[in-house]
Amino acid sequence: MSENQNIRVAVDAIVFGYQNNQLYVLLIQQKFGTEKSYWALPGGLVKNDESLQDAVKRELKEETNITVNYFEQLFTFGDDVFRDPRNRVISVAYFALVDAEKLKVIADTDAEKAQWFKIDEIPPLAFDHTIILGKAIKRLKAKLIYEPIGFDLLPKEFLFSELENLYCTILEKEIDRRNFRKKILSFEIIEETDRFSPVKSGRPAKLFRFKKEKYNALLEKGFHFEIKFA
Amino acid sequence: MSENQNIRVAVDAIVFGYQNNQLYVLLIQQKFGTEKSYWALPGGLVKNDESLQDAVKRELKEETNITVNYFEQLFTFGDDVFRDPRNRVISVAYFALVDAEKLKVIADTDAEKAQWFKIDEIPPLAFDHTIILGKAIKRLKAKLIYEPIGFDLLPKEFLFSELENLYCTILEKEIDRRNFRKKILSFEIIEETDRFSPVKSGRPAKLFRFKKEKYNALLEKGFHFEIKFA
DNA sequence: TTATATTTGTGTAAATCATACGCATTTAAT
DNA sequence: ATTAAATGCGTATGATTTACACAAATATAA
Repeated sequence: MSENQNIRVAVDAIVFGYQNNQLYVLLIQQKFGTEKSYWALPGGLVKNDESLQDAVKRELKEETNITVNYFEQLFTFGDDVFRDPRNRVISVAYFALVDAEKLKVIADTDAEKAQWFKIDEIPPLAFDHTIILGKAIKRLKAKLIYEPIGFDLLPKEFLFSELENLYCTILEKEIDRRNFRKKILSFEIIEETDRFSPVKSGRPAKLFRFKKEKYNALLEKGFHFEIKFA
Repeated sequence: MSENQNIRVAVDAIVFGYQNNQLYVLLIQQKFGTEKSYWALPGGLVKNDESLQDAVKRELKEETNITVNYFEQLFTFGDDVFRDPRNRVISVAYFALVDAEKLKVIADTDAEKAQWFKIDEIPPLAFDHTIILGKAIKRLKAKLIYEPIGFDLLPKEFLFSELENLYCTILEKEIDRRNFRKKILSFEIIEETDRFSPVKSGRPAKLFRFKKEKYNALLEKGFHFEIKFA
């Protein structure tokens, strides 16, 4: 009985990027099978001797040539027995973040195969990938308020206004700029650099850097990151 | 290449129960294989035409004859390729809660096969089940403070002191009884019944009931349950 | 070179929420 | 009747969050 189990194990990645007040998701064009011509999340079958994590990283490398800043397991989709019309396939979905740097690379070099899509311009997706993406967006929104993952979507050095806009954009909320800055600074997990950003107009802004070490140290002591909104 | 994937898919359940200021976990005795004589989480291989959820429910039914109050996917364990020494097996773990009612049933009827263990008296477990259990406990603690899942560990009608002790016990923290009561009541998601509990000594206490409907309605409006501690 | 537009950077008062803490009430047991 | 044990309620203090306005630094246009 256990010998004739016939279920495939796949991994899929939901990779978010952020640039110019826009959230993006990385998709690939399906090449074969019944879902051809649909766009899909990058992913594929796990190899026998490969960890789940390695599988996602490999697929991302193969299909999109990208490495990510942040990475965690999202959910395993396997309740719909026919989610893949060919075979029973369960998929372990991973949630990942990259910064704008990597966002450009793909768009320029490999546009046929992999492409970034604005989050509000997602085409119909293969399989149950629209549901998976929905769950990932929910996770992103939730996580943004209780873990400092926003920094993984930004360049190493960023403006306060960029951080602020990231929160506004992704959470679709208004923030009081002054209270936001005060709150973030109170955590003491970002530091000023001595550099300024090239701006189009207005007063030049300081560049900041996320102090990951400091954050990890605080975590040990029971620190809890949280951004609340009105 | 995809045709020779040889990975089994299993589900495991971490079922928590609570009684007399004690958190319990449901374990079964391994009967076969290399891990015989170890206790293990209830679970087993998924059938080809069965959803993951149905698989856990079936295994729970078969192995422990229990139905749960609360149920959610916890995590999928598949990074250790040799977590099961026999074959490559990935396991989708589910987190579940039952009330004291069900806790008694098993203990009385089927003690050889399935048994409740106090959380601080867990024997060595088969496979990587100690790790899985650890993750489940972490989830339980986290979830208790931002979702009203404590009620799923209590009888339908419960005393305030029981709720309070549940929080103290599981989170291993002191709570100010008066502030706790005030906070919970302010949510307006529990209601007094007209019944009192049989107590050993002291002033008789009102029985309360969790208003799940009300809670769901509030959720829609953006309500956020949260219990903070000093 | 002056005025204007644009964006950054800061401070304070009011309101809300969390915390700390004490005492009266109701029962059972002596 | 007194004591022990547990429930049920209220208030003052401190901490946090919210709301809100104006000065500073630059680029551009007049």
